[in-house]
Amino acid sequence: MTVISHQSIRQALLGRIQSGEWALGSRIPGETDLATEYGCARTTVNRALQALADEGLVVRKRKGGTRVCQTPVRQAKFEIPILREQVETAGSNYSHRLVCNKLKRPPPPVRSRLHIPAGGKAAHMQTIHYADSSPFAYEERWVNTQAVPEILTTPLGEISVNEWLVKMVPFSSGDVVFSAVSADEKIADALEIEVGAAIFVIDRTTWLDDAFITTMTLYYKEGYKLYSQL
Amino acid sequence: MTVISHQSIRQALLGRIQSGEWALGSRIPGETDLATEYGCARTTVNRALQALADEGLVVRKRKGGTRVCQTPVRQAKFEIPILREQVETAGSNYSHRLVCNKLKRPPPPVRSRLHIPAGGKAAHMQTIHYADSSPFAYEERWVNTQAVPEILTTPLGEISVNEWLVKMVPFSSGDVVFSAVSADEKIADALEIEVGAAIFVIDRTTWLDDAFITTMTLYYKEGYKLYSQL
DNA sequence: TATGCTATTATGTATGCACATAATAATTTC
DNA sequence: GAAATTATTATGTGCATACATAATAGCATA
Repeated sequence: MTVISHQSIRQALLGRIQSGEWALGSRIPGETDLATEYGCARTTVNRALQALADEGLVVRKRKGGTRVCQTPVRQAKFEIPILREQVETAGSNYSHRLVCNKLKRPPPPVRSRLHIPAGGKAAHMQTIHYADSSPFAYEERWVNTQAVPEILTTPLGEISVNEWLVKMVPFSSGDVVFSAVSADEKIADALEIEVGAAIFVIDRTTWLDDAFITTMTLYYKEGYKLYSQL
Repeated sequence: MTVISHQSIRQALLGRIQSGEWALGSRIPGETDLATEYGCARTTVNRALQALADEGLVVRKRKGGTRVCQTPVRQAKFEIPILREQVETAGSNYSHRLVCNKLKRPPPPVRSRLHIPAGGKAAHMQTIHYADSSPFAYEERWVNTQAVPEILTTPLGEISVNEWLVKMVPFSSGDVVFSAVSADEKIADALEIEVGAAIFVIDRTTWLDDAFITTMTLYYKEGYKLYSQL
C-alpha cells in the first residue's frame, strides 16, 4: 500500500459494486462506517463517493443514504474531433477548400436554430476537407452574423471557418446529433463517391450564453467511424 | 448572493474564461490569490479549479500554476440508450424476437475481440427489436460463454439477452464505435427496409476486469439519430 | 386520529491546518 | 563555469471540525 487516498477508496468501492457485493439499488454503508472501515476521515470517503455519484454509479440522498444505482446509465464520453488533427494524426496532409461563402436568408429550420429574426440573413458556407488530395468530409455551415460580425471581414482562405470559430469563441456550449444518411448528388459530388453511399453525419449547433453562433452539418466519407469509451 | 460555494466560484471562473478575460493558454491567478479575492478558503477555490480541470477547461501543474486550456477539447457525453426505454419513452410498445441462438465458432475478428482461444466456441444470437409491431433495430451478438456460462441455461424468451446481461454484469467497462453502413440483404430483411438504405450502427464490446463478455452490433432503422451535449 | 413539533440521521459544504510533491529558481560547492 | 544542493512556490491530498440541510421517525398535543 504505497498511497492511500480517495482514489484507492473509490477503486475499492467500485470493486465491491462491480462484484455484486452490494446489489443493484441496495443501500451501502454510511460515510462514517466506511471511514472507520478504511481507516480514514469521513471527508475522504465523501470524495470517493461523490466521484462515484458523478459517474452515475451510485445515487446519494440526504438521510436516505447512498445506494447503488438501479439502472446503471451507461454514459459514454468522447472527444469531438477536430478535422485537421484527425487527418494529421492519420499521417495525411490536411487541406480544405471553401466552395461557397454567401450572405443569404437561411431556410426555416436553420433560422429557428440560430434564432435569426424573420427575413434576417446569415452567412452560408460550404467547405470540403481533404486528406492529402482526396476529400475526407464535406461541411455545410451557417453562421449567425449578428453574434460574430467579425466573420464578414475575415479572409477565410488560409484559416478554415472551423478554426476561426474555435479561436474566437473557444468555450461555447452546444449540442451534437449523429445520424446516417444516403449520399445525395450534392454530397456524392463533393466527396467524390457514389450516390447512395452510407454517410456518417454529425450535426452541431453552438452557442455562447444567449447568442446562437453557428450550426453545421458534417458529412464524412464512407467508412468513417467514431470511437468512444464507456 | 444566497449561497457561496465552490459551485458559484466555479461559475465565476468559468465566466472569466468564456469572456476571454483570461486568454487561451494564459496563466490565471493562484489558488491563494483567488481565495482572498472571493473571500473563501483555498480549499474551496481548489475544488472549483479541480472541477474545471476535470471538464478539460484548464490545465493545472504543480508550481506551474493553472492555465486556461490551449486547445479546448470539446468533450461530449451521452447516454448509451437502452432499447426498451428508448421505444417506451417514444410511446410505443416494446417487444423483441430472438431469431437465432447457437453455440458456434466465432469468426476471427470476434474471436480476438472476446479473447476466445482458437477453436473455442461462443454463443451467437440475432435479435430483432420492435416498436409496436414494426422492427426498430437489429442486433447481432456474441457472448463469451467462458465468462458468463449461466447464459446457456437461461430461457431467453421473455427477457432479452441485453437485459439479462445488464442484470448480471451491470457495471462492466466497454468501448463503443459508431458508424454508418448501407443495409445489406440480411439487415434489410430484418428491418423490413430496402437494401442499400443508410443505417446507423453501434458496435459495442463489453468486459469486466479481464473477462471479455460480449460484443454486439446494433443496426438501427433508417432515420435514427443519437443526441448528445457538449 | 390528525396534526405539528422535535430529534435523529446521513449527506453537503466550508474552513484551517499540515504535509506531500513537482517544478523551478537560487545558491553553493567543486 | 558546471554540477549538485537547497529554497521557494503552487498545487495535491488528507484530517478534524463545524455547521447546513433534507428526509424521516417519533412523540406530543389538541
